[in-house]
Amino acid sequence: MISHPRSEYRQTADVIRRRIESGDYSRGHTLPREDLLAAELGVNRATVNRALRILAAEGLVQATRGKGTEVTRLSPIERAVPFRYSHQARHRDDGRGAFDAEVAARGMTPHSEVTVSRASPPGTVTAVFGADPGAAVAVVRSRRMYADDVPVQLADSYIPLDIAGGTALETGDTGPGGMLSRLADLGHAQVRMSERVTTRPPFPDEAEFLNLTGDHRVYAITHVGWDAAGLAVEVCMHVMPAHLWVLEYSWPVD
Amino acid sequence: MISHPRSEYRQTADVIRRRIESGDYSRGHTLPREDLLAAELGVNRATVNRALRILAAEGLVQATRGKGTEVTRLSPIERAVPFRYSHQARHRDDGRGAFDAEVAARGMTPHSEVTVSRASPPGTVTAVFGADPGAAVAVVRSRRMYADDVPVQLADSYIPLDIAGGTALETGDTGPGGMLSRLADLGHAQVRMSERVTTRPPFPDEAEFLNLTGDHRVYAITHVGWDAAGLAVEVCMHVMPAHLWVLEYSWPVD
DNA sequence: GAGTGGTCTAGACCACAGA
DNA sequence: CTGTGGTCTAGACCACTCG
Repeated sequence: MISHPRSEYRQTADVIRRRIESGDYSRGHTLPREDLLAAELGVNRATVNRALRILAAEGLVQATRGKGTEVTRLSPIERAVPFRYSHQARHRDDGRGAFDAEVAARGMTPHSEVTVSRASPPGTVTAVFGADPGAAVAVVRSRRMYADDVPVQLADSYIPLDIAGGTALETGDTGPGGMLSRLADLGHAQVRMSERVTTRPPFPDEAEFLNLTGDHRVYAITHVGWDAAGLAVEVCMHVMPAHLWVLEYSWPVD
Repeated sequence: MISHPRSEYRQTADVIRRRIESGDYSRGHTLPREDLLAAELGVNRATVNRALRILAAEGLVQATRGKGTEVTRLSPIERAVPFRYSHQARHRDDGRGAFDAEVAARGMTPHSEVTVSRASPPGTVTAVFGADPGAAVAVVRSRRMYADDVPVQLADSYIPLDIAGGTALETGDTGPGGMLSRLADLGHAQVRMSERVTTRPPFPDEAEFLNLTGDHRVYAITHVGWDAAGLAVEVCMHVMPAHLWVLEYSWPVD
């Protein structure tokens, strides 16, 4: 099944996209009503609606029932890995995490909320912890992150209870150097990390928090940190709108 | 704009998805015609069509005008980085590249076609080569890759002409150890690599080759290799259907 | 209550696959 | 030529925002 570039709704999307990119409709501006656009472009409103769905899925606009369709293009945020976990980054500015620096680098104001609890990790996470009996229950650090008050990421960190229980990892603020340093203090310095990147539609709760539709895609990243003993000491599930992020990986050869 | 899970077309998609996952409709099987599904489920054909679009975008089915809608779920292929560029992987089996191993690991048969030419690289690539005057023209190695004859990846490698011109890099087969080893032979051993991962709808030519629609997403990965002198010696643009691949990155801490 | 997008239906016609 | 999905239209009603 091939993309048919000639269909009217695609052409309509192209017209509107060009108007946005040329500045006819600028950031924060509300587009004309769908029926007016339809009349102007000589197509049915359903066609305009379908065209706007494409642009919404690309993150160019955001439609709200009852209000209108607003231009929302944000320049994507860069997430540099493994730099964000490096010693250098951790001590760049104590107390601020990698996320804060990433958002600030884009000229936006970061903000995040942390919730700490204890729970049984989901299956994907227990699979990583393996047979470790101390990980049947984990300390969960859930973060909701914003850039200029726009929600841009969800992250749930799981640390086995027998490692994190009753430690500074169960407090809201993990202090200088963050979780990585606290785990090191506890004798679980991480020597190796991995990330598994996938893309999928958002789950309903994710869609609600991140303000997405089923047409959007999120990066679902499973981040794992291992200590010198080969034990998985932290698993973190990141979920972020794919159109808002660029992932940068860098490594030495061999 | 929130995902409204109650809309009929989403529920219809859920019903059909469940039938696929439960095996009612199995891999390679053709679904009932849209009008029959519509009649069975008590909705309009347009609703079924919209539901099938969702499943197609997820890579679960593939619709072909004139033929029908087929179940096509493939288990995703794992691309392990930086392992695929490591000395170990390069010598695992001489003559077979990382892609071949990745596909074989999924029990499928890899196949690829290479075209070698000379051309001016696109802007995104020249930006990486920077002011390097020897890179105004580059040797381009274009690969089209298949798993069980299904197209699964496009990759265009650019090497500055003053490095690759007239060398083994302009031949179809780069020999044992591949391009990396040939570049090393030429005095440009790579010491550092980076990848920049983004997600977007496919371009028309990509959609045609990879059999995608505008609802699909591809990973667009810019891979760069630097030699000891800090010169970018190879830039490769990978394009692959996002639902067919999982990206695995791994690195030592600090 | 008015404004605006989200969804659904019925009907029609087109484009492409395949006999 | 027939089968099947892709798209478009006209019209309708619903759901949510905001004054």
